[in-house]
Amino acid sequence: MKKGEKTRDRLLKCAEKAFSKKGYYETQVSDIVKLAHVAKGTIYQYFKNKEEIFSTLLETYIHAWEKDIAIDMKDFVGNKPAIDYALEYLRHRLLKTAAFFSENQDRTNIVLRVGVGVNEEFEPIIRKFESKILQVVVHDIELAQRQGHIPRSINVELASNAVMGAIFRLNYYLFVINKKSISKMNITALAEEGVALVANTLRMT
Amino acid sequence: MKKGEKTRDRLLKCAEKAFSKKGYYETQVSDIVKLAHVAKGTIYQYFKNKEEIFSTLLETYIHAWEKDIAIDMKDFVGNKPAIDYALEYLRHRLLKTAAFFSENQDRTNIVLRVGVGVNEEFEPIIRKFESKILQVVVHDIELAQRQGHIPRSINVELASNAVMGAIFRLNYYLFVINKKSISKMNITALAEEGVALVANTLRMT
Amino acid sequence: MKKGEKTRDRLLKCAEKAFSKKGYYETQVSDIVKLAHVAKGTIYQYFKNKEEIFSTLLETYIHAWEKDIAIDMKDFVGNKPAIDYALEYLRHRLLKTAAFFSENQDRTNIVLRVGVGVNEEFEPIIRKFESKILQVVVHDIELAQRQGHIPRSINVELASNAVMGAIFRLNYYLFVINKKSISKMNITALAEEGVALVANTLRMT
Amino acid sequence: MKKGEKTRDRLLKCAEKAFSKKGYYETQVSDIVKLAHVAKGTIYQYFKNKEEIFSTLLETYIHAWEKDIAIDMKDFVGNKPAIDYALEYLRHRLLKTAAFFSENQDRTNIVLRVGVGVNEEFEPIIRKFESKILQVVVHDIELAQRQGHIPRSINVELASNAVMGAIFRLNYYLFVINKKSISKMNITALAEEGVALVANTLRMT
DNA sequence: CATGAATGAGTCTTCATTCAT
DNA sequence: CATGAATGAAGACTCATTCAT
Repeated sequence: MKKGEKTRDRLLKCAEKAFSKKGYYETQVSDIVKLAHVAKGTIYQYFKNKEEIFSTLLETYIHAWEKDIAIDMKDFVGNKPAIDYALEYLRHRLLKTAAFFSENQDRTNIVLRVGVGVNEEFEPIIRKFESKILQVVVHDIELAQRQGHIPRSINVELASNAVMGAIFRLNYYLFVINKKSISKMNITALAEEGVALVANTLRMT
Repeated sequence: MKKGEKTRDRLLKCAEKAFSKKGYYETQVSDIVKLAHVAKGTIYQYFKNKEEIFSTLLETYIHAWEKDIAIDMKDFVGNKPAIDYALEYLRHRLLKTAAFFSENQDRTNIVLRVGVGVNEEFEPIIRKFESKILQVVVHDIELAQRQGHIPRSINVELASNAVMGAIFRLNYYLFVINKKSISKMNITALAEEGVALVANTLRMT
Repeated sequence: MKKGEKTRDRLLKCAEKAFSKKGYYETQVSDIVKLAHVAKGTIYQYFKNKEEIFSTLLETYIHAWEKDIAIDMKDFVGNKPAIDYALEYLRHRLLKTAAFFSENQDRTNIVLRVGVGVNEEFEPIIRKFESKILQVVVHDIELAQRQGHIPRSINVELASNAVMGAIFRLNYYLFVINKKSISKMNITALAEEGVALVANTLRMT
Repeated sequence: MKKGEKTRDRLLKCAEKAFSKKGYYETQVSDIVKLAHVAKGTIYQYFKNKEEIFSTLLETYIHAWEKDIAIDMKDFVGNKPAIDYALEYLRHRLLKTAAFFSENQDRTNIVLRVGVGVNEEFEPIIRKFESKILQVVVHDIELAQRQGHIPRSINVELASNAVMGAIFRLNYYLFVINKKSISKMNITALAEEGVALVANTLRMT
């Protein structure tokens, strides 16, 4: 890793910390450079402006989340009954999402809180994040409906939003409001509770 | 209504519009006064500073919501089976909340979006709003548990957050993202769908 | 005394208090009207603007001082030796000046402190006050020189300024810095000390 | 001297000029930066705010004056009669003070005029300056009393204030009101007159 | 005469960004 | 690559003054 790349990385880490603590608007570029122990000018060697620092973070998060929750089909082969696969599928998604949000509190705070209140200039990217997540939920629900695990009577549009809202709020509540760091085991237990709630909501059978 | 009071009201109306459109930080005091057709100084006759304008709005919202969703017990007497009351109770809450959020798009946007991203100085009041809502949900779930309509096995802490997240997201999706104004009839229908989802989530019987 | 005149007087009294406490620039017109329990607009019925309130006060002070220190020749007839008259003359001036400054602390503070730091717009009137006082001192010294009580070798220009500086500082020290209110008897004693100091300075014989 | 330091110095010089001309309150930050040919923001790199610019100046003045009037004992050895030393001592103080005030008219104006009329926020520092000067005078008088050059009957508290008032007023009169710049020789002559006046006042023998 | 709501020019201060070193 | 002094547009807020009631 070259020196420049290291500096850029440190700047992003510090920006994450700063944005998480004070939000986008109340974070000053000087806060970030102070945390990173570099001079004011340096940050502009790596980012066009403050906005780009923030959107770079958001992009990073999308990619990280996508990678984290991706389904590796190898994990789902065998001869269990289909409903079990559907549930495990859901379990996998929620567990990975919980892991994602519990892993880095600052990131969670930015995604679930700071990002929400930011103005239109970030809309596209925020919206992109949201709609990616929503797509995953919609896709999963429709798949389960085709396989008969979720009744056709469920309104996908509303249900997917409800599920997404529930998941986000749960993660936000657990990892931002209750700042207690939660052990890995507990996360599994919590995710299981989440699975139950979502399964209820969608009347999975 | 005195002249001064009228001006103050107009300023709050215009502040609502402005904050909704551009968020707290990107809204300038001059945007508000321009909308209200008053001079810069006028706004400072009624509010100490920009912050107070915003928090006044938030306070107003809390009161309005509390008033709107309050249960009038007269509406719930009769000799229907108990579960029907529990469901009607829930229906009432969701309908009123949906009405609240559909009634005023700017207000909804501020509560569900702008308010979330604002820095710590507003934390107390935002948190107050959130916890009021959460309390109502928790209270309702516990009541239903005591009456046997919701299984004791439901974890109230998690379930209440899940329900709240689902409700907020649904309202946000319907009334802010999909800006279509929705007829009163439709709101009733939508609320009914919401009732079904929440009832599922909580395994109401 | 008509109602209007009473209001005007009250405004001046309150302005005096306010200017004394916070100086000219940091006193706001609203401070004065609040003290006087009248509405903002009322003060502009009596004074063109803030500046005029202040200069009105200063003018009042000049007149009051002039009246107070005036020599009534009747008090100085008799057949004492000439030097005694010269000293009594001086004593009279200092006593009256001390009485003037001790009588009203706010006024003293304005004359000796607030007025000094005020910008050019008040220069003329401040200068007028100073030069009136200086003239009196110069006049008295020259008179005493002609009568042989003060040596011709004393440089009037310098000596008069020195005496005026000494007197002002003494009064400022006694009545503004040491805010103890001083009894009438003590004022006489203090004035006597002042007389001695000034007599020394001017080598009166 | 680094670039930054040079800028800071230039800003202080220009602030001195501006404050002297228009007083503290009527001087705008923009006046200072215009004089210094820097942008608005630059001044805030060196000073927290307008107030700090002014108090920095005052602090500077105290130090400069202290340094200037300090007695170097080497200058006072020899076998002259004691009274001569006492007088030379006094002469030294007055000469240095006169030199201090004549050296820089803006500074003099700020100390003797602008500073006096400024509000409480500067009180401590103004008072500090005054009391330092007063202490020197008191100290010198008491020393001379112990050595028998000034009668014990002189009231030190009053006399020191009188002397200080006289000295300040003389300097103010000579260097601020009479703006004529005065040659070095003349300053010595003037100081000599001041010495005589003060010696009279204190009845030095 | 008295009121107090409204005015808006004027000031301080902030902060993202640039650029010469 | 790194620095940090300099920039200046922009924004919040103040306050003397006016004027319709």
